[in-house]
Amino acid sequence: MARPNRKEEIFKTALALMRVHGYRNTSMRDIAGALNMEAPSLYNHISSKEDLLWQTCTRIAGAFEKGIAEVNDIYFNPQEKLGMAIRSHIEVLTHDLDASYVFVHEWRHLQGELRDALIVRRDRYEAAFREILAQGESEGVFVDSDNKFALLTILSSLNWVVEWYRPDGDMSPSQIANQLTEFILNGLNKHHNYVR
Amino acid sequence: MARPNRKEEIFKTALALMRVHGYRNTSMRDIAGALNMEAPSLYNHISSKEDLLWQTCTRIAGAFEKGIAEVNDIYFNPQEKLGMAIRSHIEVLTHDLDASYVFVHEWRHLQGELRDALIVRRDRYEAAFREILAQGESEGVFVDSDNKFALLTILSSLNWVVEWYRPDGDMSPSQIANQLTEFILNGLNKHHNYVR
DNA sequence: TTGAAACTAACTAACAGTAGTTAGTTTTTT
DNA sequence: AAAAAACTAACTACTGTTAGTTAGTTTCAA
Repeated sequence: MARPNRKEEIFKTALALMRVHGYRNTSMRDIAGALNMEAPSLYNHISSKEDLLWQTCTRIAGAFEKGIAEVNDIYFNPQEKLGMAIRSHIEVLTHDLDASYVFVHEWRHLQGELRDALIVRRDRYEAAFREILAQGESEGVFVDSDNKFALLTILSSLNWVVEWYRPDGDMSPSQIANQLTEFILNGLNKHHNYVR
Repeated sequence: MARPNRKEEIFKTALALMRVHGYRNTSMRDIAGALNMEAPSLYNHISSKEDLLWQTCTRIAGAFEKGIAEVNDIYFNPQEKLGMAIRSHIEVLTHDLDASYVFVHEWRHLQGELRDALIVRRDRYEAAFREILAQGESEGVFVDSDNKFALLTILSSLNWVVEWYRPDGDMSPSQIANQLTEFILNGLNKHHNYVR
C-alpha cells in the first residue's frame, strides 16, 4: 500500500467530507470509510476529531496572519495595501478550499480555550485590516465611514468566496481579487452620484 | 400555568439555542431543559426536530420573497430598487435575528426534498435580485460587471449582518441598510479613480 | 347544572441507533 | 526483530423518537 504521509491523507479526506456535510455530520467512521479503513485506525495518526478541526483552523489562521504582516511590511499606499490584503486573503482561501471552508464555517465547534484562542487571533487580524482603512481615511483617499462597519462588509464579501469558488470555474483567484478590489474601492455606481 | 402558545415558546427557545450552538449541537433535551420540561413532552407541540428547522426556513424565505416582490411592484428606478431590496433584506434579517441566523447557517441540515425546495427558492430570490442589477446595467446607471459575481458579493455583505447585528447596538436596521446601500453603490474611494 | 367526553400538556421508561474513543491484538513494512 | 499501522471488540455517552400514562382543564349534551 502506498504510504505518502497517511496523516496528510486523513486530513485531506476529513476536510473534504466536512466541507460537504459539516463537522458534526462527519463521523470518524465516515472519514475512515472514505479511506478504506476502520475508525479506530485513525487514532494511530491523529489524536482526536477536535484536533483535526483545531489544526486546520490554526493553519489557515496562520496563513492569514502571515499575509497581512507582509502587506504591512511592504506597501505604504493605503489603496495598494488594501488591494494586496484582499489579494492575500483570497489566495489563502482558494489555495486550500476545503480547509478554508471548514475554517470559516466550523470553527465554532471548537470548545473552551481553543475557541477562545481563535477568537483572539481573528480579532487581531481584523484590527490589522481596519488599520489600513483608518490610514486611508486619515490620508483622505477613502471616504470617512464607520470603520468597523466597512471592515465587516469587506470581510464578508471576501469570506463568501468559499461558497462559490471552484478551481475549475471561469475566474482565477487573481481575477477574483481584482474584481473584489475594484468593487470595494469603486462600488457599483457609474456616475458616483448616488445620494442617500 | 401561563399558556400563551407553548409552540411559539418552543420555537423561540430552540432557535435561540441553535443560534449559539448550531442545529446539530442542540439536542431536544437541551431545548426541553431550557423550558423546564422533558424532551418527549416537546412532541405534544411539534412533530420533529427537522420540522423546527424547516418551518423556520420557510418562514424566513417567505419574508424575503414577499420583500423582493413588493420592491419590483412599486419601484422603477434601478438604484431605488436596489436600495429598497437591500432595505427589505436587512429588515427581514434583523426582525427575528435568531431565526435568520439559523436560516442562513443551518439550512443545509435539511434533508432530501426539503433541502431541494429551499435551494429552488433561494435561486429564485437571487435571480430577482440579479434582475435589478441587469436593469441598472442596461440603463447605464450601474457599471457593467459580472452579474453573478456582483450579486454574490452584495448578498454576502447583507447576510453577514446576522453575525454582528445586535438589537441594542449603535446601528438601527434602517441605518445599516443606508450604509450598505451607500457602500455598495459608491464604494470606498473618495475620488473614484482607482485603476486596476 | 351536572357528568361524561375530549383535549392539553406534562410525565417516565425505553428503544434503536450513532458518537468518539480505548484496549488489546494481529498484520505489514522496514 | 522492531516499528508502524491496521484490525476487532467493546464502552460509555448521547441521539431523536415512541409508547403508554396521568393530571388538569375545557366542551357540551342531558
